[in-house]
Amino acid sequence: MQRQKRTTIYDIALKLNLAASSVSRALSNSNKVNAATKALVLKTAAEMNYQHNAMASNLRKGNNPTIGVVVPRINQFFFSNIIAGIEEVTYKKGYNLIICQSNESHAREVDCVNALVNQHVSCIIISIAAENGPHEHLQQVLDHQIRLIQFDRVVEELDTFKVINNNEKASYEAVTHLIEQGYRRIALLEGPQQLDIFRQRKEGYLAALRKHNIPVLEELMCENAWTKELGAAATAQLLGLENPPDAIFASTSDFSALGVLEVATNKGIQIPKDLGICGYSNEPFTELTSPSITTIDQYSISMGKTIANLYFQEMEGLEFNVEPKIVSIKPKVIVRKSTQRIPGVNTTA
Amino acid sequence: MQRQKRTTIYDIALKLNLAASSVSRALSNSNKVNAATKALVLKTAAEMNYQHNAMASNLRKGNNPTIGVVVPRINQFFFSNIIAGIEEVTYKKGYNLIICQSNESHAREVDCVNALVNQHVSCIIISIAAENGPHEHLQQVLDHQIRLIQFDRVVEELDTFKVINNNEKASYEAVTHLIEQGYRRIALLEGPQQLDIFRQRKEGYLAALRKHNIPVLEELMCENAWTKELGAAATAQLLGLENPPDAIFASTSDFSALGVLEVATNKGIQIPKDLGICGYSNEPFTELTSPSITTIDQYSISMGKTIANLYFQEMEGLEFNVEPKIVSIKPKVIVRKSTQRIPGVNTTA
DNA sequence: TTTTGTTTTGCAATCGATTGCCCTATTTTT
DNA sequence: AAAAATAGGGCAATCGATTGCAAAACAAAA
Repeated sequence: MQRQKRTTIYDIALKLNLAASSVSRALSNSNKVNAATKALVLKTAAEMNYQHNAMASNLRKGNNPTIGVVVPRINQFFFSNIIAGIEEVTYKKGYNLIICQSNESHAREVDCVNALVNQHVSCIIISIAAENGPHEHLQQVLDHQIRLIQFDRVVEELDTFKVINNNEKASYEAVTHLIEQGYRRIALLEGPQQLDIFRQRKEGYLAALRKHNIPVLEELMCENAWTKELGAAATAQLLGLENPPDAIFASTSDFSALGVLEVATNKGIQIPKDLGICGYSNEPFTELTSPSITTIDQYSISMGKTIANLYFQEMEGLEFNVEPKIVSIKPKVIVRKSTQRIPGVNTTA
Repeated sequence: MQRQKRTTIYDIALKLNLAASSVSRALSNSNKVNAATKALVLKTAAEMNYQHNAMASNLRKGNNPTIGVVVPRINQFFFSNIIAGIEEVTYKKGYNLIICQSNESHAREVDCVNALVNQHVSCIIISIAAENGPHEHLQQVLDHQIRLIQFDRVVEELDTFKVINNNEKASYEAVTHLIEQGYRRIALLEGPQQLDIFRQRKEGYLAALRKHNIPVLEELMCENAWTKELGAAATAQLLGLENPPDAIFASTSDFSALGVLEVATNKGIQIPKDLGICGYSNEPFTELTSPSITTIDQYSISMGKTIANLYFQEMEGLEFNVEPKIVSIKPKVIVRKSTQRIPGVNTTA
């Protein structure tokens, strides 16, 4: 199996009757080595099929140009876009990316974070799992001098970089748009309230209603309706009310909005005439449904880039804290057919 | 900045007046160490906030429990599912996953592969970029005793594990389904023919036509129609023919099929009555369009799991070659409204 | 009590690359 | 021609964990 050991700088040194240190310098293009020697080493290295050993190098240099990313689910459009954005930047800097998914499980998130700390990565980028749990593992990261950047779903009390969407504002604008379209009984599908992002979205909803003097009705707010199925169930319930809503804001996700759409369509309800629907995330499918779904775009790829750049800025800049620690990206309401009942009126700039 | 260096086994050894080797043994739960000592070391390690240094350990042990994955695009549904599937398996085995995207560029693919070789990963899993180029970098991987698993888009001539879809068969079945639905002038949107998968899909198309004695017409085959835009352009051209097709098989992707759908719908063509449309990949949106699009599911998550398991099987099994080297997964035709003009007839088992 | 056997622990080399320091040539300066 | 500067290269320690071998400590058997 193990036919031949890998070539090391010692092998090259031996062959060329040089010291390993010179080989090392030649390979790293140091100017303390004669140009001719350098060329010779490079040529020989290629011939001998030499490959730099990053483990040894990183160990000696005491740093590992690798960034760890922990997300709830790799194959969710939002997260895979974030990762793609991050990769775009780290690739150019010659950094590696280690990816883990928590599957929304707190225990697994802890595992992943610990594995990354063991790897001595330079930075950990995380969006926390929905499942509740203590945050010691994140504190650990900081204790080990590893940069920590939180995004989207963040732990407020930890003093780290945070890249988030201005959920409240986005939510506020979406609901305002609904109001401008003449909707008055606007229901809210909420996500798990232990996650900031969902609390913020609720805040935005409430603020918009208050601002326009529309009463806030408990019966129109449904907790934990954040999958297609739960969204459908909540919709069935809402539409069965004595006084059903005339619009539903699925603040949790577009999947949830999809559930709403299906239930409403099956009941023969006209959209957007009798019911307005607004989702969240701008999943690709939202422009393909009939009618297409109004939603909120989070600029996920560019958000990923922003996150990665934040790390490199701090690295390359003066050694002290870059301010501000929180980058808030304002998402954009994408108005589509599912809420446009007054042609021509369009709240987005 | 660098407040304190990280705790090492030497620090622990010093504190407990032990040898580093004993600490190492205690931490790795070796049975050559007294239970009491072991407990003491573990306790002290925790107190001192010790974290195992994977770089040093891997260097010494000469192996790196990490798998590298190179895909064209991380944020494509098929690939992000593959990755999710792989991660599911590797996580359980305590392996790390390094992810790279080639962005369909050959040069970048070479870069990524080299970086992974430098990291001395145990295995590289790759689906090659569409852009053409030599395969020395992959040969290199093998020369360095690193396992190589190719999937989906593979280089035939390299003797590695390959996990592929039976594209020809799937394509054959899809076209057969179209024929059974009464379509006779079936157009084909092809992908870049330097990639096997697209050649195979074309083969399946041709085989199905021949089998049913349907003439193969050059004018109905469009090269390089593998994005939504290119699919739309090809469709515009096809529908402008004197004798236009009555079905279009977008063998390249569902995005391409989406382009077909849009152009056809805009022209007021009835689907599936006047034009059948079939895509490839079972992207989530295909069931949401109107009409929903018939497509081919590739079992991407389970494919990812298969790939990862292949590596571990070989690792854990007897040291010699596991046969067969090629795993072929038969995709499934998902019949939806875009091709169902004869209710009740349904080719899929 | 002596011998043999078994645990438990320590010593020191090792993995491969990097780097501070020192030593020769060679070149430049005066 | 002597002194100073510079280029080129070697020596050896280092990063942190692992492991074969040897030593010491203790228990069991003769």
